[in-house]
Amino acid sequence: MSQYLTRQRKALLEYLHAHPDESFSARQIADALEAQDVSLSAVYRNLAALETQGMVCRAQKDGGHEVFYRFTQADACRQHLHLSCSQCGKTFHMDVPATDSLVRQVAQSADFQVDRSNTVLYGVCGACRNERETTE
Amino acid sequence: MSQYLTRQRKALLEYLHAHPDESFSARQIADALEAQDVSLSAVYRNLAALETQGMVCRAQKDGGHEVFYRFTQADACRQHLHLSCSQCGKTFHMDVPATDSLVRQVAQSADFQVDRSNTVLYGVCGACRNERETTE
DNA sequence: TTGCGTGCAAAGGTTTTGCATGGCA
DNA sequence: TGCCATGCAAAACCTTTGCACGCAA
Repeated sequence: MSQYLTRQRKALLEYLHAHPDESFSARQIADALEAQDVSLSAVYRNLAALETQGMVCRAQKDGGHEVFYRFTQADACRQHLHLSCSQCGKTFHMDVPATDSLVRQVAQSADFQVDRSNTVLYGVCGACRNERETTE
Repeated sequence: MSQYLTRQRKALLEYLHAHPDESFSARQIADALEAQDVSLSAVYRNLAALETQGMVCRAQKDGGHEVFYRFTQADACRQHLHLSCSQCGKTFHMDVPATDSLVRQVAQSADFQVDRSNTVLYGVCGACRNERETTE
């Protein structure tokens, strides 16, 4: 799979590389790539291929029904957990030692083996929290 | 809101109470309640109302695009994290002390405030893990 | 009786798919 | 040149909504 590097696939990959910490819906990506004439179908098909290869993750944002895609470096992302800020929408990587310790802790206290690559912790990041505190 | 206890709402609530650890799509619930003549619209509308009241949570399963609903006791679920087994589909409640300690740990190591009621850890539960080990 | 909740069908969105065409290697 | 990937449009889904009717209180 994914044998040809087409103009569209290249554009998509470049876009994802340029926004490594954000999540996008397929439509958002297609809109962003409109100037480069990438069809919505192509976006969907390429995202599906990239997902199979482990280069993008899917997740659903807070309340909505839409699916969001997020770029991940295939190997790196298998090792640590992701933290998604529901305020600014950015995704952060929890460092590996902290992830390890957390996974171990859950295994011990709840007899549950966490799948790092599939789990996203939702909440508020430090920056947004500070901002909120100064505003209020 | 939710002033009348209609036949349909009652059937839905009974169904959810009977399956407290599982997640269902709206269609699955509607199918299960077909014998009691509950329309899909009614299921959606009641689930939406229950979600507002904090009695059900939405979440997306592993790879899919469909939204799943899970029954939660309003108050209890605000305090602890949920663990969803991707093998058997059941949802478990992490006990409050363990949840507290985990949330504190993430706050310290990653400067990130986890929203307990919105976060679901995916992985494999103890029972499924044992089963898998004996089979292999 | 009042007005909320329901059923039905239509509308609105997102995602998938078929088929002919175009483009990468 | 082969064959994969694309575009377009249609189809398939899931979810929401409008409207008239029915039912709980």
